Amino acid sequence: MVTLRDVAKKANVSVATVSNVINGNYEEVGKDTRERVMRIATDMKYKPNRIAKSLRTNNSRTIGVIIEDITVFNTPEIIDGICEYAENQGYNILFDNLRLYHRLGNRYSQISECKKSISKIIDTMMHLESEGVIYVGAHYRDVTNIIENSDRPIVYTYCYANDGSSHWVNFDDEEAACQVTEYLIGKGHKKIAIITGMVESIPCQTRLSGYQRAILDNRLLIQPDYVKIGDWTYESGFEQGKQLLTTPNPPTAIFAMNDLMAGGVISAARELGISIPKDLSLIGFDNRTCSFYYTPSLTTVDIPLHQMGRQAAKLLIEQLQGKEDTIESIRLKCEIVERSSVSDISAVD
Amino acid sequence: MVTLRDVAKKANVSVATVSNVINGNYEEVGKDTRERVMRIATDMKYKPNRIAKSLRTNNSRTIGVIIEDITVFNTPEIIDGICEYAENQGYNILFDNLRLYHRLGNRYSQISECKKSISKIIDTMMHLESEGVIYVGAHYRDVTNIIENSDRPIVYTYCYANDGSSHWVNFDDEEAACQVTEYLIGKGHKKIAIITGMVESIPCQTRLSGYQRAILDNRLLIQPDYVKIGDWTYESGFEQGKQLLTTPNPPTAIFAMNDLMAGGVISAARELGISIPKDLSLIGFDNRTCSFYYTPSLTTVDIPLHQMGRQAAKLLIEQLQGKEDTIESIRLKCEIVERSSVSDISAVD
DNA sequence: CCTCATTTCTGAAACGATTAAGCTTTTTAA
DNA sequence: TTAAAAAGCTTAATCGTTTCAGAAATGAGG
Repeated sequence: MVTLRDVAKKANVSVATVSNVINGNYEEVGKDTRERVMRIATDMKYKPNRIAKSLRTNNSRTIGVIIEDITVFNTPEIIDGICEYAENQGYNILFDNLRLYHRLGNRYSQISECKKSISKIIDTMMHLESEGVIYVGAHYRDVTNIIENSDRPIVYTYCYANDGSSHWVNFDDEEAACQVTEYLIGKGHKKIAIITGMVESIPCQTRLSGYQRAILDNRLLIQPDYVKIGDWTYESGFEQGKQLLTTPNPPTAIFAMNDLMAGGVISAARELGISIPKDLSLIGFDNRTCSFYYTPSLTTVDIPLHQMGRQAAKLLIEQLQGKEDTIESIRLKCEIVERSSVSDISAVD
Repeated sequence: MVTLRDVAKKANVSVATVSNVINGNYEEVGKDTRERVMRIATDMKYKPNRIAKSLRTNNSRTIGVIIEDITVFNTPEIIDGICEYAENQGYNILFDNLRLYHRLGNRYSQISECKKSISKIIDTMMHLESEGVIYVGAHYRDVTNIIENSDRPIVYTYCYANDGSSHWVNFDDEEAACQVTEYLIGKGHKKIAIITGMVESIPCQTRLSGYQRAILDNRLLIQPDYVKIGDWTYESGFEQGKQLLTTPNPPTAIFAMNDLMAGGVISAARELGISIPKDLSLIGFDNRTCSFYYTPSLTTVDIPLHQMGRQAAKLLIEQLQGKEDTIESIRLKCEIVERSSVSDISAVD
């Protein structure tokens, strides 16, 4: 490994001069020496030692990214966004996958069970070279107190923390659900059912209130029979879908709170000989890859995952660079992606 | 930030002693001092500065992980495997996502186009703290010469490099395709068609030869009409599936080289009123999440992604630790996951 | 009481960079 | 002509560790 000293010796100057040349402090060194040193440095294939540099300058240009579980379908896109922004800003990424699902045997709600080990991991990461940390949740939840007394900035995404000092970036669940419902209303639907996720989860609650807001805003009635409790699984979508479609007064549209459950609804409808979108309109949530390949192709809600990652990285890096006067936290808009599972019945009506 | 010096001062000993205590060089320091120093260190919440340590010892316990594209469906599982092993061994992960698909606008075959920028990224990563690098491909391809003259070990996975010195870990395509075909033969099928990916791709070629090997080994005939050229997409699966199923002598089983194309076949069959698995057996490849939710649930081939990641990390770390006498490269076995898209027709026959 | 080993601890030199302060030399301005 | 300013370069301290050589203290054996 060739060091500054090696270059200095060959160029017959001091290390300081070489350092100045390498770092572009041109005003400090004459044109001819500068060029000569530069040439010698490239000839010798000199590469600065980041570790030494970090030690001296006390900034590593590295951020930590802590992922609750990378195998959860929405995380890769978020990471992609983080990477893009970080790379553009010249930051490196120190990575840690908590593997929460594995650790907890899929009982994800019991996150507190492994809080200690998570705390340790995060502690380690903080005392590595990370100047700050982005915490990427696997589900939209409150993770307050997961990370204890950190001295470096943390930005949360796909989750949030109520510790007063941390920033987060998320998507607007409530608004999205409202939009979906209004979209269906705009297509002439009045009998709109919803299949929820597990009721104790935050996205379930906020999406439900978005749905209700849209119904009320449009002077329609909230029918309790049209609110079915699912648990995010395909099976529950199938089950609840079947129930909805076999009542005396079935809905003309169903909003499933995720694509998996919407898939279940499609199966249920197929079994009952109900055609989508002719007899039933259906909207999902998540815009999972597979939803495109459903028959019919599913109209669904796209979560701006890439943007969330970008914004999280932006928030963190701006904090690191002392541009503290930026927005505290961000809630991004989702978008409805129109495919073939919804029909307009307003003309018929 | 509390340093060794701070602890030393408070404990009235030298930095060297504190260092020895912290690192467990107990034979060098008496029991009482050791305990006293330890107590003071924990009281002061001393945490060793990894950067300084790395600079001094010239080993960072960090490996680089370079991902061609993290949004490609199979990469997260691989990364998960890498993380698991690396964490167990106390290694940290420096992460870089090349974002190949974005950079190349999905013309993935033209990887050479951005070879220079990739080379630069990898160069940077090498000169960061990474002791070695794992390169995770997005597709199983030859990536020889993507990384030029690296002085540190590289392990490739989900791709390979013919540079003579590098190791790789992959899955056994040929064997898997042979297994699938023999599985179908075992279920009494004699008319087995195959829908390929793009013919120029390596996995396509190896899977095809596995298919042919199985056919010949079982003294069946290779029917050229039963080999249909697809391009990995759902649409091509639909197209080629339809062609196969509308010939005068249609196959009783189809092996689609990925789950996406198998999805297309399902749609084609549904459109033609052909029931799967009653009239047609179908096997896919990849075991993508969505394949579980197809109707019928798809029998497919599971690639040991997690294991690939683990093994890649193992290979690299053992290399770093000088256990050079291990196996050079690894080819892991895939496994057929049986679901509901294949029926046994041997009794009927 | 002296010598020699052993145990326990310290001093100081690295690791490879940055950077403030200082020293020459040249240029500028009065 | 000369003092001041500017340009160009070097010296040396520093970041927080590790580690080797050696010092000091203790103990054992004669």
